[in-house]
Amino acid sequence: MAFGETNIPFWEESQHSCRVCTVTGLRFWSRDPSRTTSGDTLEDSYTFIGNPIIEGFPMRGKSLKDAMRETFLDYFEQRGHARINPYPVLARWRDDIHLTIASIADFQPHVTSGMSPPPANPLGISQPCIRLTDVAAVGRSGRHLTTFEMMAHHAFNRPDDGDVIYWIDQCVRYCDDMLVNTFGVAPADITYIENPWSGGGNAGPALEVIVGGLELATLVFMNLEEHEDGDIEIKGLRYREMPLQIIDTGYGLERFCWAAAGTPTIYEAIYPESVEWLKDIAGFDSMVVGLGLGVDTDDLLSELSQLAGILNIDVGTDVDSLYQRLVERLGDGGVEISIADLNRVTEPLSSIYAIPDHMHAICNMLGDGLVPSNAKSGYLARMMARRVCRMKGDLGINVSLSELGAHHIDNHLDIDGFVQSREGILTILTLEESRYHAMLRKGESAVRTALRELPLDAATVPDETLFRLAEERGLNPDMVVSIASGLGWNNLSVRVGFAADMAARNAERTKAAAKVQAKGSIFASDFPATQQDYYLDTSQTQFNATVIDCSPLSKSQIDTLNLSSEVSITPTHSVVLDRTLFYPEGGGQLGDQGTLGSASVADTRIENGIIHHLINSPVEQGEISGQVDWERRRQLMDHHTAVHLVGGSARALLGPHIWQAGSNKGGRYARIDLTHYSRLTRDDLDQIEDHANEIIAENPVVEKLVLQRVEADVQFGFELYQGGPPKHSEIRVIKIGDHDVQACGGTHHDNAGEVGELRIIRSSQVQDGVERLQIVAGETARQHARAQERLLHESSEVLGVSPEDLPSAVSRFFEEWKLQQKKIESLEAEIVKLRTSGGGDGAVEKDGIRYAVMEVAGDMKAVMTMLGQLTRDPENPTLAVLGTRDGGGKLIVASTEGSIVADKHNATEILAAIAGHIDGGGGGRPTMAQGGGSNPDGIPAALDAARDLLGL
RNA sequence: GGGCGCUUAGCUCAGCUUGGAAGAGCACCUGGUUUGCAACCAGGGGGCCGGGGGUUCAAAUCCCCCAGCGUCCA
Repeated sequence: MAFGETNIPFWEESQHSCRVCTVTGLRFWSRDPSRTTSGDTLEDSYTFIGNPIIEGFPMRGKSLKDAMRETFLDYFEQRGHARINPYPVLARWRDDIHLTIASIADFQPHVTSGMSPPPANPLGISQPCIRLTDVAAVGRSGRHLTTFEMMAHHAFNRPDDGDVIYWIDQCVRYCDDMLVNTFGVAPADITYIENPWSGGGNAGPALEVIVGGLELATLVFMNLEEHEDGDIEIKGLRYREMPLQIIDTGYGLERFCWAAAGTPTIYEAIYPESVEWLKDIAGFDSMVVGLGLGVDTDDLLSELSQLAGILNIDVGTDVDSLYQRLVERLGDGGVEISIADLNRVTEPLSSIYAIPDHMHAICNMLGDGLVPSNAKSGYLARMMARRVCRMKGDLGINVSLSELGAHHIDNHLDIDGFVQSREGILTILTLEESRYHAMLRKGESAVRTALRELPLDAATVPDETLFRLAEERGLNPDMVVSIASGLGWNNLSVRVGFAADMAARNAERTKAAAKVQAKGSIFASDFPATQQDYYLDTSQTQFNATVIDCSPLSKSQIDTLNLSSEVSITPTHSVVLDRTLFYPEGGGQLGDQGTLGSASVADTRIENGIIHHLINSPVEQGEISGQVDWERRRQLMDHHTAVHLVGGSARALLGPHIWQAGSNKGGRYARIDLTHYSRLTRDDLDQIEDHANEIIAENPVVEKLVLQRVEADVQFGFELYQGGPPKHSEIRVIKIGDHDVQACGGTHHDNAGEVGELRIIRSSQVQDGVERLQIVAGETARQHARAQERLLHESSEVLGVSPEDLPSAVSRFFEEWKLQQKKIESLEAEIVKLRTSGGGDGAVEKDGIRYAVMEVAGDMKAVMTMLGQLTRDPENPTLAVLGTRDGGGKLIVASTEGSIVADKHNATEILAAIAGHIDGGGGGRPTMAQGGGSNPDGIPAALDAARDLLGL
């Protein structure tokens, strides 16, 4: 049997026979003997439009989804599958993807790798997923969505241990039975296509379940892993059987809904209220009537959606030729329409369909506590919000993004299931819309600048200009043309095929940038993992241990270590012990310092469970005693516990979208980066600080729990992973009363009160949507206060005022200083006037030209002012040669532009001839040259040389 | 994670290609002319040209590093 074939008893029992699709060449199983195609080809159009193939679901929209989901989960619950609550759409537990793209993603990588057990086995779930890969097709194809729920039943088998829940045969029986007996699908309408799956290092046989031309589900039997010695080859890679064999199914909830509703598109089945509302406020129906098409709109739409499969619009698709084909096919179906008219119907319609889908994605992301940003996952939400803003602009509808959000939440979501509030989501949407308008405003001036050279009657914009505007400013070509027409370029249009070229250009760039370099290990050692005694009692500082290894550090290792500025001695050796009390850098907490035998420990690091003590002199093998610098450790613990307190306080006061985006705890200060949608004021910081200090005063116990991952997830949820995705099956949880709980490997006090006091000393924005707070706690808080007082004291002493009067005194002095600067400048200008007006000491009149050769006291600015006075008056043609001893000596030669002097003398030549006297050079234009040197005392000689040259 | 661009007056932005006197519009102040919806005329104040290094006689301008902002792609 070839890989990917599924020869199971069920096929024969249920009268399925295997054939090969005449279009795709794939093997498929069907009960219908007359079937020649697999059902999922360009020749198979949808059979359920207006003719539902799933029975018993007369409702639409959210209640349809709720009923469909419940039916599915109930079916599997009754067959021994535990019902699991859905995970967030933001994959916080993973660092390889931002969004949850499939139900199996909930269990990757910890369960699928075998590290952790699944939360239940077998299990059923309906997981909201977001995939942005086909975002361009949403609204156009009639079936694409960015946001969908993947209903699934999963089973995790360990055949080697005799632990098998079920495999291919039983899986297909469940699927078939449910479709036929629960959803009422006609048995002959179902086909199962064999299409093996591989990706992400795993592979296995798979069946696509097609009903009525629609792929309703995929059943994947993941039993292979990539391995160089594997005996199965798929797409050039070798695989072998793996100990964990996984039933990975995916049933498209929305597709079930569509098949049950039989509406022209999937959007009308799941978002009918939104589609109707948007059509209404956009005046869609009257617009279509106004076109006078002579065809019934519903006929057109239903015909369109059945053909929409050929509208597989991807980035860079040649849309024009697609439309040509579509119009031909519509003609075959008896609907005559021109391409232009078809466009005028489908363009607004695709926006009306896409908006509710996009809002669903946005509300789900924001609901999970995401803050939009210009980078990472926050950007995904921003991009979606901008697409909606653009589409609603194109539709010309007069509702805000926040109103769209409110409508969507009220019609399509259970807001109680989210961490973020309805109000919070709407606030963020309002902010995002204003940012979108800011981008457009900036875009307008960008377009004006970019097109400045282009004649107003030009017909096309140069490709390069369009590329740049799209990549740098986010203005797609259509937007550029529309902005330009508002600025006076009325004949512009986008060249045919430009979109495809832009996509190709992007693909090329992505490909070119694809080379990734894995972060290699620094120590690359192979010792047993070090016993981490610092967790047992965080106040212990003295211990004995056995030296396992002491190796010198190479220069490249030290460079790669990227030592903190708090490391004051340069390490020369790395020591590995069997056990240690030294905490290695991790979770943002810097490594411990102290002594090992006679050597000083500069820093402590961990790699693959092996702790490396970086010391400044070699130590002998054998027994050794270690001493952790307690002052520093205590300070690190003050800071670390304080960071948790501040994070918890910020979340309590500002909302659930506050998420730790990074943190750092050193001996001098600590900092925490928090996601938030606007800047924090000093008032916000004071409130957070007060809140945190109140917790310290209450002195709750800091619990340190070690839990199995599944247990921790259930007990505390995903807020645990503030510090990043967990790497182990056992999780250390730090819980400060009811105030804050998170997975953390750092050292903490046993009671919050031991922190003493904390202060938030400043905040700064490190990225859009991310605010960094600097914190001092315990001893550093006291030191900070003392340092502040000293600054105030010293400053006020200089001015001879009391610290209370410092602000007013400083501003008074500053104002006076500025006034005096002005006065000096104007007096200097006055001097210049006096020296130049009457001919001055250096001015000579000759042949109708005034020659002013003189040394000037003052800086460049004063000299320039003087120069202006001398040469700017066309009535008084002047050649000025000015020198100053300022800054190593400067010389300027200039003549009155447009006068006889300019014809007679070349400033550059004069300058070049005299600059040698100050050991310098220079240059400029024929009417204005300047230079400098390193011999200020040569100025008089240089000026004399100029007089000689000019014959004065 | 990667690419590209941007950072100049209170605001919106030119200037950078090719180094050589810091600019415009709006806002602000003074005077005049006016008092009808973005009034007009004349004059004026206001700049660490994001930060740090380098090249150069000379850097807003060229090179390197950092930060922030923006945008696109994963």
